[in-house]
Amino acid sequence: MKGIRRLAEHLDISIGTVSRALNGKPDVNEETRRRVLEAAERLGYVANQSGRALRKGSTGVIGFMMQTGREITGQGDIFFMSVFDGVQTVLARHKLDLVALLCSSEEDPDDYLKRMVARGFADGIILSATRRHDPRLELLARHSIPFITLGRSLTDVGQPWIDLDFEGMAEMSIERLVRGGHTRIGFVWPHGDLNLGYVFIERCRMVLARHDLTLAEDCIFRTTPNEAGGYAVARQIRDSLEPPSAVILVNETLVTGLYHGLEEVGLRPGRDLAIIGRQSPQARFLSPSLTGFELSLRDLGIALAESLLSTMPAYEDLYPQVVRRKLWPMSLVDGDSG
Amino acid sequence: MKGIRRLAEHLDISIGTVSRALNGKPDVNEETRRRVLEAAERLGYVANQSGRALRKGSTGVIGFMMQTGREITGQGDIFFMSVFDGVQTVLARHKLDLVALLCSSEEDPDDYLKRMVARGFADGIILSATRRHDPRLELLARHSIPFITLGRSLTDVGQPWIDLDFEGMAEMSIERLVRGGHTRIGFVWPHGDLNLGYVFIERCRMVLARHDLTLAEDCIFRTTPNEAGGYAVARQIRDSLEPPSAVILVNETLVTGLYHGLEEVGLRPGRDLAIIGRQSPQARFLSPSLTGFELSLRDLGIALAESLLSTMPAYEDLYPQVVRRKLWPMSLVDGDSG
DNA sequence: AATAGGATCGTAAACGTTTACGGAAACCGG
DNA sequence: CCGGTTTCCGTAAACGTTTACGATCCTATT
Repeated sequence: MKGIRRLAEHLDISIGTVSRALNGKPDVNEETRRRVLEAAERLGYVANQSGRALRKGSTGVIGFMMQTGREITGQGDIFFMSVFDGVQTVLARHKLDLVALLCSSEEDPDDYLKRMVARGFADGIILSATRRHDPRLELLARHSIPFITLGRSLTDVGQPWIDLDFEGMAEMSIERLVRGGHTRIGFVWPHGDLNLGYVFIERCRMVLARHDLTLAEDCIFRTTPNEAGGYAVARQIRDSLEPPSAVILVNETLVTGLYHGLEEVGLRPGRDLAIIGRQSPQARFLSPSLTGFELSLRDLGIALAESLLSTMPAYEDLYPQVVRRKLWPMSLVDGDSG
Repeated sequence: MKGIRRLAEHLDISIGTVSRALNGKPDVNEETRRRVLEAAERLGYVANQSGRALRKGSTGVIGFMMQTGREITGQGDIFFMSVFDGVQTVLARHKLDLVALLCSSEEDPDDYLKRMVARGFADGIILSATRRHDPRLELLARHSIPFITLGRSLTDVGQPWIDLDFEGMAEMSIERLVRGGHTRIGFVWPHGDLNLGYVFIERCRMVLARHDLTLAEDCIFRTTPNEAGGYAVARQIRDSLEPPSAVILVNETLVTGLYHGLEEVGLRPGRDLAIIGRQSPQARFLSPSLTGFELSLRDLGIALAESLLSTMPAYEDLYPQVVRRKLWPMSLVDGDSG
């Protein structure tokens, strides 16, 4: 005898009552509920996931889909770890668990998600690394699975999203650089089809136009969003016929590589090349110190979770006032690099 | 009508046959199997996770337990991402999926795992961040759930493990430093109860003793395993009455902070203080270049997965020759820091 | 032609839980 | 003392699979 039956037998109570007691249903005597809870605790009983999910149609888990191998996302462990922590503080209030759905770099993300959805793995899903056109959104909408994206996409199915305020970043960076006398500004754009690159560069073009400046095509440096990619950019800048006097990094992962590369080619950040990027635990210890945008990852996680819950029928009344779509603010921290 | 019933109805075949066809069972005509497979593909049918798990008693997922919030694990950046990728290449061969079981920093890891186990979430589990005494191992053994640990523990229930060769690291580092004339060597030991710190320091003591040296207590710098922790160590060293002439970092996450801190207090790595640490994508771009140990994280992941599968009844015959316990080799890459 | 045996498929039970439904007891006001 | 309400609990069906078992048909052998 296993599971709830064992518990029921042990208490000499029907399994129905045990289940009701554990799930906080009203139709049960407070005394027996106490007994059940106590016995469950003592015997270490936890309802079997599969049985419960099969019957209820919900699993009690929220999935955070991410791709392993960072060439793609441009984010490392720490980024997600901090976001996770925020998400979990919210989910814990509702006895929901967060698991990371790990899509191998060898598998197509769309196929992967399709499989997870069909399996009925999670009640709600958080998508990261949204691409410019992202079929995953349509898939989830078709199956009417509650989800939120960390990042925008041209594919819009009315889902909530939270995205870093790249527009604001573009505005502030360029205004600052133009004020500083820069007229030829470079941009580091990660390889791949992530939407954030487009959003960022588009707004940059707008802001430059306001100052009668244009964005030179050969000042757009496409590279892999990691240290090696930043390193490569330094070479590209050196070899450039008309090198930019400033460069903006939309990613946070490649600044250390860029610094090192620049040192090798004899360019000093802040003196020979202005740099504006994103703050991160690693960037804190660069020298010269980085001028870059910072944000609270943990709060971002909290907002993600609350927004997701507000779209789930079972919780939506608990989070009525939540803004469903939000540009997450970043603040510029002055440094010596630009 | 949903799920397998819909598929069966659509094909005018019983659900039993459909299931057998999909699962590769022998008792099915090749022609009908082809039809079933084709229809399943076309309709996008994937067996429901809960139903299948409930019946089979196995879920087809492997869980990688990790704690969110990096203060604890001391791994940064892409450590886990890379390991995951290796694990997945092996699991994919057996149609197993990898998910990360994310234990919030606010929850006790033992309780968390207990919950996941009772729920029957995963067929096999990979534990990371093993503590010196780790009740999780006993828990999994008690429930006879196949698992492997990334890291050792004094708690030994006969499970397989793979751990970085910290003994080798201790041997090589210290021999090298002693040969270089260092007699007062410092160690950075991350806070917490992770076993690796003990293993490392123990072996260090042994090696030093061979050279008639001792490890001074005030040369053990305990700190948080992140950039800020490394930064703090620099101050500690400066304020030390008898500062070490060399320092070894068992973690990879704090070297950038240490470098920066040293610069601020006017100590140059390699000249004023020898440093031996661990290589990482960030460390690649330090200056002076880091002398440190590197390893293949992806291969480590592959080994983890194979070793885990070798302990799972359903797969053990496929991986008969796998070594169940292994010290993962690291190789020393010369740099200018020590 | 009868029978054995293999190939193929349908039927139904089982996995562990939740929950709609109904029944028994207790209680209450008249 | 009785009808009606409330409180509490047991029964059984349902969720979507997998699989043991048995039924049917066909082939081959005697």
